Amino acid sequence: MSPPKLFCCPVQTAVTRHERRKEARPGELLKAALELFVEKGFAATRVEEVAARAGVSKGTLFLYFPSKEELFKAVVRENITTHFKEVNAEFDAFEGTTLDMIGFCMNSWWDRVGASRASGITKLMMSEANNFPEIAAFYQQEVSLPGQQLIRRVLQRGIDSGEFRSLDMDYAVYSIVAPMVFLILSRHSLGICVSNPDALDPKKYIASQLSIILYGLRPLPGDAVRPAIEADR
Amino acid sequence: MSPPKLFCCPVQTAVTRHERRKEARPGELLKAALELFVEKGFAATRVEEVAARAGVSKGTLFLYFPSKEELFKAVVRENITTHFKEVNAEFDAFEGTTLDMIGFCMNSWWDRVGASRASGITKLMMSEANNFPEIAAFYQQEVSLPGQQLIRRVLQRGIDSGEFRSLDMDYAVYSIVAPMVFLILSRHSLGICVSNPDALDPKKYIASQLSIILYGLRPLPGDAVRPAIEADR
Amino acid sequence: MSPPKLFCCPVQTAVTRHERRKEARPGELLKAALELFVEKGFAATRVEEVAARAGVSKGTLFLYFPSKEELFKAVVRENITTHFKEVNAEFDAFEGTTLDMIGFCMNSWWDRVGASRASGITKLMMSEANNFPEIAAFYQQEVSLPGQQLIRRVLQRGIDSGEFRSLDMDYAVYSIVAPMVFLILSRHSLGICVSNPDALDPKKYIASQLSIILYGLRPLPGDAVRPAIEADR
Amino acid sequence: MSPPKLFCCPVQTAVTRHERRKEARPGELLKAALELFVEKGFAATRVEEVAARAGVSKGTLFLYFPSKEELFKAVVRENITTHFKEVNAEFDAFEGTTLDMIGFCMNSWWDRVGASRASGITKLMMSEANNFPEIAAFYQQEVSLPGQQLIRRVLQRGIDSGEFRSLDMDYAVYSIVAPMVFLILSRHSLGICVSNPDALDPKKYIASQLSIILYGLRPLPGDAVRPAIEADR
DNA sequence: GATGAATGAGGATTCATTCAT
DNA sequence: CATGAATGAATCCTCATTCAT
Repeated sequence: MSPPKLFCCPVQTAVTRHERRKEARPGELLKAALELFVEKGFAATRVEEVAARAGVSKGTLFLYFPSKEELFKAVVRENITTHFKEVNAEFDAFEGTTLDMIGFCMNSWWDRVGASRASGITKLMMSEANNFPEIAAFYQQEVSLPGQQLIRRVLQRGIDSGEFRSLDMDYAVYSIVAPMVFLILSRHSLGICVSNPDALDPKKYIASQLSIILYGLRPLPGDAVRPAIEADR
Repeated sequence: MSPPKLFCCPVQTAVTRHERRKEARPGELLKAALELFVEKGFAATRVEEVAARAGVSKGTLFLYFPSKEELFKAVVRENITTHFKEVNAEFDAFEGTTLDMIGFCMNSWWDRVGASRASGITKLMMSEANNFPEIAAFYQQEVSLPGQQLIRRVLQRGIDSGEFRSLDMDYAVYSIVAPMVFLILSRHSLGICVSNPDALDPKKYIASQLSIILYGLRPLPGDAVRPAIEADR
Repeated sequence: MSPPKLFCCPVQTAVTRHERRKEARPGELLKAALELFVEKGFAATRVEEVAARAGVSKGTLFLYFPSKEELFKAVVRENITTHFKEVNAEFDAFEGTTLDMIGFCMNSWWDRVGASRASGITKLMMSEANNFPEIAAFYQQEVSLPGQQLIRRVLQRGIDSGEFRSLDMDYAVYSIVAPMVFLILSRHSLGICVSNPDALDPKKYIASQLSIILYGLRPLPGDAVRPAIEADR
Repeated sequence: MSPPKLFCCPVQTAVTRHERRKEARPGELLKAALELFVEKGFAATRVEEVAARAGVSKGTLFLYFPSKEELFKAVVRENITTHFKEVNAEFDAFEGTTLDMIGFCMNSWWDRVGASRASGITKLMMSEANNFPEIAAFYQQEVSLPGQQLIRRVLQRGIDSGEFRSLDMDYAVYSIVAPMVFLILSRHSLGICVSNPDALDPKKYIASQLSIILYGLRPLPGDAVRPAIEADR
């Protein structure tokens, strides 16, 4: 029941010398830029606003970022949290049920990424992908693809263990991805698709989605192998 | 004495080319604007581009819409309330199982809305909601809320008929909404969260999601037994 | 005491064939244009407004006037009322005192010109002279100069008759011109130099100015010739 | 240790060139704007012209004035209340005859206001009053009204001292105001009402007007005898 | 390094003018 | 003749970017 080793290693200290130089750049600027880009979009955000929110002058911003576009790219890079290597590694060592694993992963992901400021990147990508194809490709390579591959492995593990039925993996991944993306967007777009966004409790939302998805992923009644989940009880 | 039969036949088409064009203008402009706003965002779209795509000059656009912002609002209004009435009406007349109904609804919705140009509005709202709070509120009232109420009715129907188990409706609706929103966004944002967007077949996606969700919504076996994931951690 | 022959001849019928053709042009347009130009200035007046006020379409205006600038010139030409030839002619035949003549002239001028719509031309010239040098020169040649020459003759008549003292004519003319120009402007510029423009009664204003000017023009007490005005009483 | 006396002397002038320019900007812009607005009118003046005449770029103008309209208002405000206090103060301290006083006032006013750039404001008001009602009302309150009240006081002083006869003050003020307004306008509108504006010597003009007005304001000889022109016609 | 004044290319909007009907 | 839809040059204004201090 206690949170296992997953996500446990010191991710913050894994920065290269190059990364550290970036961090020496006023993180306030990147933080302010992320907030404003997420809130208003790239084009509608003025660099002066970013500078002001970071507490520096407009000129200073250009001392650290050669252009608004580079600032945008830096924001994306800075906030793309790619735990995937470590997660993958530790995933192999995980020893609980896949059901537990998925539940823990989603909640943990929410606490570390979804609820954080960095989750705005997803909304940002959604909005600006067409204007920044390179960045979009980068995001897809660094985030979407590894994320989906991880989910695939998790689902495959469940299938192999008999917890889940056989699935067309190319589509099944989205049953995990879609709810999480939706949760993030509901947070960053004034909940345009949510009747009362403030009333939506992320933890309850996750629990609800899990209860449906995981139950829905189980082997069908007529299948040869009975799902482990029922055997456990 | 007056020139007879010769021009008499198609009375309705007796409008001049001038007039016919005038009537077509707003629609052409709204179509072009929707495309560009969805593609590039509101701020990054130049009115001149919209006009050019509609085949008219900059000035002509302002003949029909007093400002870029009003054009945006008109785009949203134009595409917002298009298909809802039909879906609601069909729902009341539907006589099959709720499982069938949901499948029918999702596929029908995709054909009518999701695959159409109008689905761009959802992406637009996601991106620009913060810049157009009034429009966002309007969208929520006119689209999100009715849509969710429809889904609630469907789910309730399934619960009443014993097809589904008892659910916290405030969260269960999203198990339907999230996949559909995700599908739309994957179409309009270069599939930023989808590894290979062109390979994603909407109908297969819907089928996959349905197979999981609908199975996951069923009553729990034994009635009293509940999966661990719903238990408090 | 009854108004003499002055201004009596049928001025209206003295139009040439060319003038008549101009008059055939919608006088409504010229009337509307004068009003709007005077009210808002040339640049701030839109041709569409002029057309609308004249009850025609924008295109029709250009049927009669090749450009906005030509419309302006036509407005000025149309409203420059040059009675000067006749006035000069009849002036020679006038047989009353010069004091009577000036008083009658100013009141008559007010009734015929100052109070009419045409007086707006003076304000228009004041405002737009720098933007329309040719028109300004035209106005000066056709209106200012003849007007001043007439006033000079009148003043000279008064000097010759002993009613007025000897004057530097180059400056004395303005004692007549200035009050009249001021009266017109107070009417057309929201009385910017008048505390309560509505309370200013033109006839009382003229009487007041006359009482001061005419009295002030008399020969000085020590002069050899005593003024006729006192001899008459 | 710190570099001593060398740059110590002119402490106030220790402002950088940058800062000194910044402080000068608004004044330079207002000067250029006044000139151009007076010359061409508000609408016909382009902000770029104003900026160019002030020796800066378009963008710089908007650094100091949020809009062309606010620039206009600032121009008026800047030039409106400049000289009135002085004139009022001097008036209270004056000890000669009222005749002398009026002569002194008019000449002094001409030197301080009429001949200065600020006199353009009067022409500007005349031309643009209808387009800027608030400004016009402000001008009337701050300039016209105080100016007329001052003239009333002077005239009343002359009546009380027996230098002038009894007058209807509401109209008599204009015998002073009209010539001065006319003089200003002759300067700023290419002397549209003046045959040869360059030949008009302001001081001679003032002397001429004074000689007529002041003589005309004197008590009537015999006290009971009044000129015919005041009698009802 | 930091600042903020200055710049000017870019984009929204207006409106005189044209022209097909 | 009259209309009014269409045009695009002209103009206000914004804001990313530069650079002297």
